[in-house]
Parts: sequence; C-alpha cells; structure tokens
Amino acid sequence: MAHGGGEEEEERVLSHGDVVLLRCDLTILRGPHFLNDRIIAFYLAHLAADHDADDDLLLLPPSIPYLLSNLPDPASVAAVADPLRLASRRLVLLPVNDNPDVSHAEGGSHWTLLVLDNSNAVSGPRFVHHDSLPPTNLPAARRLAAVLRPLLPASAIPLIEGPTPRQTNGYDCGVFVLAVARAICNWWLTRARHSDSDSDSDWLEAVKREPFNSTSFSPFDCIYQSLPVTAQDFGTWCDMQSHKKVAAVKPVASRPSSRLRSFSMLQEDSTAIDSPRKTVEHIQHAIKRKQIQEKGACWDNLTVSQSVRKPNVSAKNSLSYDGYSWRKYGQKQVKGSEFPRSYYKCTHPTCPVKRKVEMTPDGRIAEIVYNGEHNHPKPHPPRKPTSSTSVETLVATNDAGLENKLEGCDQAIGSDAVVEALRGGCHCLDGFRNGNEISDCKKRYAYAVIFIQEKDLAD
DNA sequence: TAACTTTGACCTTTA
DNA sequence: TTAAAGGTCAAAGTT
Repeated sequence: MAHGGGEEEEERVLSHGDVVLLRCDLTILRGPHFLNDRIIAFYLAHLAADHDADDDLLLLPPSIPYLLSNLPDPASVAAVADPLRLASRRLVLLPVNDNPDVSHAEGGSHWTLLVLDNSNAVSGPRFVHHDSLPPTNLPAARRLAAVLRPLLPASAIPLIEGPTPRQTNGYDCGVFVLAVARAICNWWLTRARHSDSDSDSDWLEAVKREPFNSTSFSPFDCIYQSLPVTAQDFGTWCDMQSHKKVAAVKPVASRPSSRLRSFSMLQEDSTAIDSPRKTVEHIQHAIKRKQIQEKGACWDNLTVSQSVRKPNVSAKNSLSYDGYSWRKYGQKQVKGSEFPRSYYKCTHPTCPVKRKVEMTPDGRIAEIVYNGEHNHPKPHPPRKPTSSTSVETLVATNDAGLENKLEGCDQAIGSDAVVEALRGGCHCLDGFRNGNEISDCKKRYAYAVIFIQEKDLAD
C-alpha cells in the first residue's frame, strides 16, 4: 500500500480539513508511484469541494469503507454507517482496497471504486464497481456491498462491474480511481445543470471518455491550480513552506494522517472511545470537521457530503433488462457465492459480451458481472403493442427464453412503476385496470415487457 | 421441430 | 507440479 517511514515524524506539508499530506506524499505525487490513502482522500476531498453543499453526493475517504468492511458485527457497522445516511444519498463513492490483513497497515495492492448508485430510475439501486484490473478487487467490493446492503431500504441490490479502462502498469490503479471519481462528479454536475436531462442516464459513458493514465491525468492538477505556484514549482513551494515552518498545513485534531491504516489503528481512532455511540459521534465529528470551511486558505471548502439539484427520477425500473438479448449457456454453484451463477452470452452473432448473473431464490438479482463491450447497437424493441391482444400474442409465441430476457420484469409487475402506469394510463395494462387477475406467469412477464416497451417509447 | 435451459464433463486458470 | 475453482461445451431434457 502506501510507503514511507514513521508517519509521526513525517512532516505535514498540506492539509484539507483533517486530510493531511506528508512530505513523503510529495515523492509519490512526483511519481509514477502507487497512490496511498492520504492522496486518495485528499483528492476526493478536493473533488467534493467543487460542489455546493447538498446531501445527495457523498465521497468517502478510503478509511471509512475499509472500516465498514472489517467491523466484527452488523451492529457496529450500523453504528458507524448511521451518520453517513447512505440510504438517503443518490451517489456514494467508496474507494476499495484489497488489504486482507487488518493488522497490517500497509497491506493491499489494489485500489478500485465502488459506487452506491441510487440515481438511475431505470437500473434502480445498484452497486457499480470500477476496477482497472478486473477482477482483482471484486471480492473486496462484494464484501463491502454485502456489509452495506442491510443498511439500505431496497433488498438484494445488485453489484455490477462498470466499464473501466485497463491500467497498463502496476501502480496506476489509484489514479484510475480518482479519474473515475472525477468523471462521475463532472457527470453529476452536468446532469444537475440540465434539469431536463434523462433521469435514466448514468456516468458510464463519461467514464469511457475519461483520459486514464498518470501522464494524462494528474490528481493534483487542480491542487496546483489552487496554489500560488505553477505545477513545476509545486515541490519547491512546499519545501519553502516547510522550511519556513509556515506550511500550508492547518491545525488538525484528527488522527495522524497515514498510509492505509490497519484495522487496529482505525479502531483506535474510533475508540479512543468506549462505546458504539461514541464511535458514531467520533465519526460524525470527523465529518463535521471536514465540513468546516477555513476561509482564505488554499484548501477551503472541503466537505465530505456534497450535492446538487435532485434529478428527476421516474418510477421506471427494469432491473437487469438492459436492451440486449442474451442466451444462457451454463449455470453452476460457485464457491463463496450464496446463489447459483448463470452464464449468458449476447445473442448477436459477432458480439463477444458475456455476463454472469447470480439470482436469489425469489428471482431477484444479487449480482451481475459483464466480462467485454457490445460491438453492435441495442436490438430494436418489438413493435409497440396496442392492446391486450399483444399480451396474448407474446404468450402464444411460447418463447421459452422470455423469462430469461425479461429478468426483473416480474418485480416490475408489482412495482411502483406499474402503479404509476395504472394511474397514468399505460395502454397495455388495461387488463390490470379492469381488475383481471394475472395468475399466469408468462402473461405477467408479457405485461411487464409491454409495459416497459410502452414506457421506452413514451420516454 | 425449434429454441432454449439444465447439467455433467471437460478445459483453463490460478495459487 | 498439482489440486481446486471457475468457465465453457454439448448432450439431454423441456417448453
């Protein structure tokens, strides 16, 4: 993980609230080197400062997800997570480290970004994992998602792998995390500025466009811009501040900033403390400190929680129905997974994309992982049906793959989206409006797909 | 009969 | 080198 000597002796050169950069970090910044948690926390704090205060967007420093992943019981997790108010956020960015040894502060070798996404009306709540070297951090991301799910109102929130350009060396994963975070924040701001934008859009395209490597993306470009020096003179300027003992660092009462902290260190942070409640208060206090703006300095405006205008969210929710056609080619129980894993290939003749789906016994999707990218447009949806006869037609096709193609539609039938359709006059649901009970499974699926198609066309 | 799923066997990857 | 686990194939079963 991060590297450096005894941190207590390390000289602090820059701070952003309680996020502090040490002299050894400057060496890392002059790179190319593996980014440590201080730098990641620092840059995320800087990103957060670009947003007006709001509760919708939350960027967490790496220490918080790591702590949550390794707490011994759900009660402790709930106590720590409670002040974060994850359930009420639209987007939560959680850096993930693969350090398996909670006693080893410098363990771990890979950074990725897990996004708790509650901003997309189509996909519904989901975890999106950005890994520049997949599937290296997938177990760690799964562990974090599993810890967070009980804290969220929706059940069985799926985890999907988001498109992430591959790193081409052994050290740029942290840079990729920051670049993805920047792309997401920029997308979020853009979406907020265009209130008429699609509520079903997401940042995945924005991530694809992001320049990714430590040459084209410097996490501290923005920091340089905030300093009274050029990027070239950055190190010299820090040296001067240090020698003058008037460093840019501000007084902080928080934990000594560190490399990725061991679990015991994290626990000590929250335990200077002797009760779960105090743990919460400690974290709340730390967050509050971040939110205190220090006027007139280079590192103002740091907040952990930032937000923008709330996007419009329709009730449309098609879960894993992604517009592509899939053929199932295998299923098996894999070790460490609670549910069977199904293997799918895109049915387009030249498309290499596959996906793995783990589904709960009640049909909800626990996880989706997508292996490449589609090399073709989404297939045209079937022509819009105009009456319940279309339902009969769909059922009569005896399409054995229908349920597979429409994963999630079952849930849609009972969802708020259907209720909305009933109120608003979605044509295909005349059967519902007339009080007809739909007991046949295929009919229910048929109603669901027609409903979704009508909504798509209407949108 | 065609399209699709299921499932056991086999292949590949990884530690 | 080997064993374990994941991924894929393909025959059999189902709709």
